[in-house]
Amino acid sequence: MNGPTVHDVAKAAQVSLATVDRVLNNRGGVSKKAEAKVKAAVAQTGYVRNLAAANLSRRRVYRFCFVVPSGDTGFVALLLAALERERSRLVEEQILIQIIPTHAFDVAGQVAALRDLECDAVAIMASEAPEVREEVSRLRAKGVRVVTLIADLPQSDREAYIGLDNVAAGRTAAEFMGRFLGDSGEILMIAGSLSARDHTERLMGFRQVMQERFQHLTLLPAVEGNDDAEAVERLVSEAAELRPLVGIYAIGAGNKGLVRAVKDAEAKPVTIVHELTSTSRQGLRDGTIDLVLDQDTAAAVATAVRIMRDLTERREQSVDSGTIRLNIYSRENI
Amino acid sequence: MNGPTVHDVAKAAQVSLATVDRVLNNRGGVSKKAEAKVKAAVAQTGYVRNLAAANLSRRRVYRFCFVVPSGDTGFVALLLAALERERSRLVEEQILIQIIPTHAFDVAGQVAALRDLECDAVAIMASEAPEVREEVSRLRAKGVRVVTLIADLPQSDREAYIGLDNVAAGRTAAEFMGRFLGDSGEILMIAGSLSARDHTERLMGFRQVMQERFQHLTLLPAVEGNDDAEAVERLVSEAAELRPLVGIYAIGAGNKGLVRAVKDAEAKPVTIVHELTSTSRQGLRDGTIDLVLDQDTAAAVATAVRIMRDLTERREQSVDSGTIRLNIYSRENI
DNA sequence: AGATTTTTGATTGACGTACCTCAAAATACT
DNA sequence: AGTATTTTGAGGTACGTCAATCAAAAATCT
Repeated sequence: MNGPTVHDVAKAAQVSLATVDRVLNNRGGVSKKAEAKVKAAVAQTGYVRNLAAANLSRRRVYRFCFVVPSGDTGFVALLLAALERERSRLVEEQILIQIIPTHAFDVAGQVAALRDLECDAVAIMASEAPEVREEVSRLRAKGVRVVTLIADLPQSDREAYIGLDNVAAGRTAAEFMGRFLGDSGEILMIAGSLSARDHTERLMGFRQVMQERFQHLTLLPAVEGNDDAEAVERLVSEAAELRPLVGIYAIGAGNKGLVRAVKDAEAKPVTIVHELTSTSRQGLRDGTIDLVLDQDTAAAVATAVRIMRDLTERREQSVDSGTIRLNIYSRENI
Repeated sequence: MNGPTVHDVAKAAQVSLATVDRVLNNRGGVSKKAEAKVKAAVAQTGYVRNLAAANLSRRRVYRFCFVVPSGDTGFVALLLAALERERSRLVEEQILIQIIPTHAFDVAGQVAALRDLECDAVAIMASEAPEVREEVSRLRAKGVRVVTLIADLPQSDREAYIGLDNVAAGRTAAEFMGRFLGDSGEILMIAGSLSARDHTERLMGFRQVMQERFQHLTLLPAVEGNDDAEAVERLVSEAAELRPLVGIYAIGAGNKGLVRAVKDAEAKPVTIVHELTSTSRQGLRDGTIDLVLDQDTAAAVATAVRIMRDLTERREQSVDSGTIRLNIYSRENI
């Protein structure tokens, strides 16, 4: 009924249990002949290690940290909620998740959070600053596995990035914008910050496709909304007063302000935003927002945990990529 | 370092290990007072059962069957591939997955496959026929947990459905079709079979939104392609010869034929199809297909396994729904 | 050949939970 | 009161793997 165990393998290979163990957990000190015999026996019996027993025996407890910006609205709130949900599920599997909140643009605070971290692996969502990169290197040197989450830190010693392909996201936004808009007109792009890599990458992708395929549409210079609703509202209103906008691509947070501004506008522009929050969901429903590009926070957290466990378990790099699927939401499929 | 165990709970509750065990696994025969003490101790110590140890101890082996149509191309091939991938991953967790291939419209064969199934739970993708529903009831009576996959069996004793909300899928298709098409014109809808519920539901959703929001577009009567490339090609070519088509919504399989026909058409219609296969992916790339609505096979399999385990583990019904997210693919985000 | 090193076998004790038995204690009933 | 019933305690075994020890055997070297 039950699958073969190490004992069965030992019997089949005609070696002792100890030798099987040495081969299976490559502890060394085994002749090539014996190793071959064991491997053949494994193949022949179809032995697969019982994960439950293995975990139990080595009483492995995985300690993972998530260093992420705090916040009680918008995307980070969703991310934190997903983390909390995942956390309670993972306790049973002996995976302990610690959430270390930081502030969005506070580099010093982020560095401090990374200092003296006691865990097997960290997932970091932080600013792209040299100080942070340095801290990543220190962690790696201490043997902590490091991945980045949502916002990547290229040129750093991080071992994986879990998040969107932001260029592709921007390209996708442009494609739908172009297809929704038959006539020519002017499009406003609002980023949160023009020095945040994920935002500039989205902008870049958006510009690329607009230039390649939709040259009848004109792109206004990108503006910075600082992820702030008030600022976004002001920027959009001002832009819409000067000239009719046919489209808006909002890259960062602050969609509450965007929705207000769009509702006040004379002609309703095609509006594409990022992240499915309660605001953007409501916007989709009442028609203010036409499309939401979303990265699934639950998927991001789950993927991060999986990759962190892979990295902690094996020495080698985790094989699978951490690219999160870009979810596209319209009025009909929320 | 490590979390509290049952021993710690017993100590904290000042009862014996046996009593703790009786409460935790509700074996009965425990006074209310003792039960309260144990529960308080659990809360106080923060005890969480060690899943690995539990599984090991009860040497639980989950045996799950997947009864699905065979096929080496298109969607079912993707599904089978996803199943194979998942299977090898799950062996370590003592979850054995058996795949029982049937033929797409062969009700007798499907019934035969369901007969005398030896497992804890089955996931079924089969025809909506009374004979199949009956077989589901028999399985349930035997204590086998039953879920449906991709194609639901409403009015049956199945306990969960894992797959798309097909009405919403149709509605989404219509929304994008409408937004992509500014001018009026005629739209062709090709289903695989008009007696397959998933297909008719998609049609229904599509029709709803077209009527609600895009009345300038005309829907031709839906035709049946029987999931066959040759038939689909013929139908599309014939329809396109009679009148210019501005849009095509292909609901079933046979996209190879669709792509050929669209390439031959004089004016390129907006083409929306289901399922991301190599054909539809290629169609997106070369511009023949404008949008692909996809249900992620990997997600479907993973969700099915999770729900089946939930059902097998607990007596109660699994809480979480099996609705699979509808993925939208365009040229830029494949 | 003898000495040294490498390889092997046999055995043991965790890990934390599930599940079982048997007797003792506490409670309820007549 | 005594008897019947329920509740509790104590203890043990098993699950399959990991990790370690120690001695025996085999292979290698001088």
